[in-house]
Amino acid sequence: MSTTVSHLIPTPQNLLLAALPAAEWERARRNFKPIFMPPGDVLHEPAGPVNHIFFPTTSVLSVSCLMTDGRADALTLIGREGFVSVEVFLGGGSATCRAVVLSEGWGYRIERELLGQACEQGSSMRGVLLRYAQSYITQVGQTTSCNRHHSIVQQLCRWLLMFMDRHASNELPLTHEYIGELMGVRRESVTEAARKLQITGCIRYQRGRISVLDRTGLEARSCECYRVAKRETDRLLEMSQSAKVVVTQSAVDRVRSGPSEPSTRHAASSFA
Amino acid sequence: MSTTVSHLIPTPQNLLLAALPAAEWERARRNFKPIFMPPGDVLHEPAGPVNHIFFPTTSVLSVSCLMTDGRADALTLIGREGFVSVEVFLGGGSATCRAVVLSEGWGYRIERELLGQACEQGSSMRGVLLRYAQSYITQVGQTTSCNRHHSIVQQLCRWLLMFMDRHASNELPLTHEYIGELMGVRRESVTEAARKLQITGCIRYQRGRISVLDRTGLEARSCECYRVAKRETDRLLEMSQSAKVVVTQSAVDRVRSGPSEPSTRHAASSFA
DNA sequence: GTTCCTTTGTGCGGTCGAGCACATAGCAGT
DNA sequence: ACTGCTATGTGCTCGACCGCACAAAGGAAC
Repeated sequence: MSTTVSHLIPTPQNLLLAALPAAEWERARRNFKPIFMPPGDVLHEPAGPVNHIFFPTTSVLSVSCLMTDGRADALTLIGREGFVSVEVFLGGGSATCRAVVLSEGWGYRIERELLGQACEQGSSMRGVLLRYAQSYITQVGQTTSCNRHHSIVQQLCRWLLMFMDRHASNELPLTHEYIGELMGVRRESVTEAARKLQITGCIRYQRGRISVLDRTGLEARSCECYRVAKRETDRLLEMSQSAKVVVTQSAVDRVRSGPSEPSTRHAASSFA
Repeated sequence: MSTTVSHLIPTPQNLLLAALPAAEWERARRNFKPIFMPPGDVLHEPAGPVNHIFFPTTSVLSVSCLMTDGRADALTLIGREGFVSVEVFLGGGSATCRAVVLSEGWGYRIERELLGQACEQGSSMRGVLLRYAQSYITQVGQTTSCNRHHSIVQQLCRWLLMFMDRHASNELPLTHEYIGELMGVRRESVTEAARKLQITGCIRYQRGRISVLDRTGLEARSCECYRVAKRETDRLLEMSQSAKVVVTQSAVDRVRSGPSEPSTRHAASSFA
């Protein structure tokens, strides 16, 4: 019977939504529309108002700051551990950066207004999303220091690791050109850094595909920024997940749906 | 009579708190303790839990990301238009950065728990603070790109302008050494950049004091980052202030305290 | 005035990454 | 096989900034 119920109320693969008490997700889910996001799709631009919030499940998004001279560089990546746009969610109605689909895949889309209502009605939604907002700030802040202090090789390691955490695979569909755009550096600099990592055996790449062979090696060569951001993201996600258990205990009589399983599977130490 | 009441209920000089409806501030204010913050005081560190939130009125704070090698660089500055720590307010209980008093002055301090309660009870508090959180994210994000792409002179202009906006004076109490720490660059690089700005007549400096002589010149020499962050901060602050007017209208019969005056005085175009 | 400390001035070699130019190599379509 | 496009390899020059060393100048304490 437990399996039957959990089949009727599928746990969303977005870790934030999965951290909600089952009853709360059940109430809110009808406003979350599953959508497929093709690569390159722009979810929001600096200019106009934004009316939707996106929760990736299998897709990976990037958030970039655009300069007037056409340059850009990414602030962070977003996968199933987060959503875009944090800025819009916080209430301003628009953001000053651009969110793009980096790696195609699925996710949920919800209208901003409806998400606000879900925060009012549910007991956990707002807390979970705000904790992610904190994690987002930490990531962006760490990128700030990283851009100032660390070498391109170190930063490349960091971005590859961040991508891996969000893309459940060692095969990353990225050209050097695109990585350069993300990192805000020349394509040639990426090529050179990637070649170094290939020589040391950390990665292997060919025409738009990078395979990570030695994740530990990447971690060793990346700067502390990766670890700091990751640890904080994990910590906050774990807080949300334990909150779920607490809340669920009080509602467990009404909805007996074995909700503890996903929160153990998506252990905080690796959100990918 | 109007003046009498507004004397009994002094409008706080922190712009976020000033944007609250008078009645809401009146209810919440007993938990906001005025405190003096001496220069160099550390309000929170990466490590331990943080139990207080600070709303500057005349002080100016900096938030910095610390590296393990001892280096640091600032993510943004915070004056009467904001508070620290946004990260802690969002619910994680701690932050990964350090907040320091850059320029001594006054502010309010409130316990994290009590601020949370004020958000539950009041109609405007949460919205106002979350909009500032958005503004904070925008500022940090802009710093990220700035660190990557812009020259030290451009960045110096930006930090001086940001400081001016938050410090109601043209006299900035800053040594080159300290600016270097903020910007994450060598002291000598700051000296050189400052000398250029002095030659062009934008600033004048001597032993720990920088006088801004030509603000327009600084703006012209700064990168777009300053303008982008400022415009967004102003926009969000203005949103909060207009919200105040709306809410206040409905409560205006009970609390007749002429609350529209401060929101015009602190016009959105310049929060200093 | 003298002493001491902090702040600012200046020069020099070294390194990283930018910007540019062009070569080579996969891969698709015909 | 040929064409054309995209992705990657490589080699320059140049400028910005770093790290270091040391000099000079302003201020405070005595």
